[in-house]
Amino acid sequence: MPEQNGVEVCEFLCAHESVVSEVREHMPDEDTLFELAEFYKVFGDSTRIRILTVLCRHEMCVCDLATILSMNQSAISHQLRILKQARLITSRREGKQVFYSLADDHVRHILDTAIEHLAER
Amino acid sequence: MPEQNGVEVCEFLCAHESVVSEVREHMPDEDTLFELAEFYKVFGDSTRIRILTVLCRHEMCVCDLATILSMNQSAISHQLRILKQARLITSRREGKQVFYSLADDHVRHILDTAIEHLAER
DNA sequence: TAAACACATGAACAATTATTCATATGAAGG
DNA sequence: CCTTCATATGAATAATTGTTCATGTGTTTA
Repeated sequence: MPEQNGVEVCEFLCAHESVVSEVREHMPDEDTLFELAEFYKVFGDSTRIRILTVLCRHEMCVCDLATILSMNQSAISHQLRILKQARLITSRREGKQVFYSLADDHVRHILDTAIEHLAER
Repeated sequence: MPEQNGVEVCEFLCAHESVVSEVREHMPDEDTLFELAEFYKVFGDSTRIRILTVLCRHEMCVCDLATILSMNQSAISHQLRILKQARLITSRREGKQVFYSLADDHVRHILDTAIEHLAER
């Protein structure tokens, strides 16, 4: 079997060379695609989706989020950190409490687009 | 400590009751949010993102995808199955080969939206 | 119909990740 | 200051998931 980067590939009878090389030239670089996947990964968890859905309506302190989602405070805090690192949310402190809210309307738009897509099957 | 569904929650001094109940009433049902997360999860893997990126340009047989992405055929097939179950791609058989392509332009749009978002930091 | 080929798939394994538990930080009030 | 409360975080655990390996299915061709 022919190999490529140590990985077995099919006989190149199967490889449509012109298409393959054309696509290879136009591929975005690996880093961009990796970032893209990492970005989506943040949305790919129902706890985080639920948090974002709540924040779509109101800014919210950690404790209230925990109450609404019936989860313990620690779990919420961990997920908030991930959302914040991804710049999807921001926070402001008010005394002992920290209020979280959506970073911008882009996030709303991204959620809406997906909801539409699902609605259309 | 007060409890709710067996999970510890903060004293309700902290819970802003009117906001909490208002948000609770307007939450989409759990199933919808779960589906939404599952949907994003499909995009949240760089192999699948790379496959989709390739299919954005050309329909492609499994073997060529494996060649382009320098991965073995089995790994590609597994990921194609996930993409197909999520209705992001479709396939047609031509003799021994199976050609995969994007299910619709919605997928392109979803990818583009995220790329834009990342570009804006 | 037997062999070769492209692809699919189940099981095992490896890696990633969400949640919990215990504890730390940081602000407010006594 | 010392305590209390809201939140953050490190480590351990449990669950999920991507890749590999071996093999199965379906199609063409000799």
